[in-house]
Amino acid sequence: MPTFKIASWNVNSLRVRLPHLLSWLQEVEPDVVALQETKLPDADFPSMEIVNAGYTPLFSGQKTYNGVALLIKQKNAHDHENIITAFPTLEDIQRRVLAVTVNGIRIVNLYIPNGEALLSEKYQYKLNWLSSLDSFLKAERDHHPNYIILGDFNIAPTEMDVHDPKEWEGQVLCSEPEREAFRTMLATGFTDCFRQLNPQEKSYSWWDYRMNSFKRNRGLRIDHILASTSLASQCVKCYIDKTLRTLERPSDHAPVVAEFAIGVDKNNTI
DNA sequence: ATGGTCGGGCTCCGA
Repeated sequence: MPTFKIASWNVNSLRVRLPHLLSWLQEVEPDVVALQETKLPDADFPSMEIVNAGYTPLFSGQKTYNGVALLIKQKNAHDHENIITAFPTLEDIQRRVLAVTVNGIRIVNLYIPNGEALLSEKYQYKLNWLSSLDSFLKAERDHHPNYIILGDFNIAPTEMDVHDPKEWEGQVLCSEPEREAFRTMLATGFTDCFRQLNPQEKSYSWWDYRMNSFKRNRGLRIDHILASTSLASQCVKCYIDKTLRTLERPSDHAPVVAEFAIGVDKNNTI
């Protein structure tokens, strides 16, 4: 039975993290990787290094902020189509969305806005953005039975995803409207792969650079891989790779990896 | 104790 391995990582500058990424690709060999916060314009994307590592890159970037990319292992890359870099219902100069269909699996890479604080304008932007995402997913879902949404959601879905729920109660990343938006995604027909396979595990994907947060494991689980219900039932493994957070000059996020055992079905092979 | 540390790119913004 063929397996399909997909990963999501907020690199917080692809320029700085490229050496980490290249050695990690060689070690883990995912079929598809979703990157967020590449922080570089498309003209500066390190395409040659990615191609030499065995991947075909797709990217939607901008100077300084945001930026998303998808790396597709070359053996799968011949069959990709229907690339989208924005929601039809949202005018937005920020590069936060990149969707593509690879061998019949719809893959949507998201860098959901951070929101800064509940009283900030950026929080309203986040909620509005989440509303456009909801419309997009509802419009697409029925056309793609095999569907994966992954990325930096900037939402810790439940108390189990927070090192200190009291300290974070009502704060941005943990507020009720954000969690409501996350539950709406699940209700639209998606499953949180990590939580499905590790129902009790307190693991995090992000630790603030400040205050020795990683050493003290003061983290949040805000990076996610969601799969459509039928696909999620074929998910055999999902984990957060904390080793990258221990390297010199790490990203503040660790990658999330999911593995699927795809049934032998001619309409559903990879 | 209301801080702190990164990255980008320019003396401050965003996370």
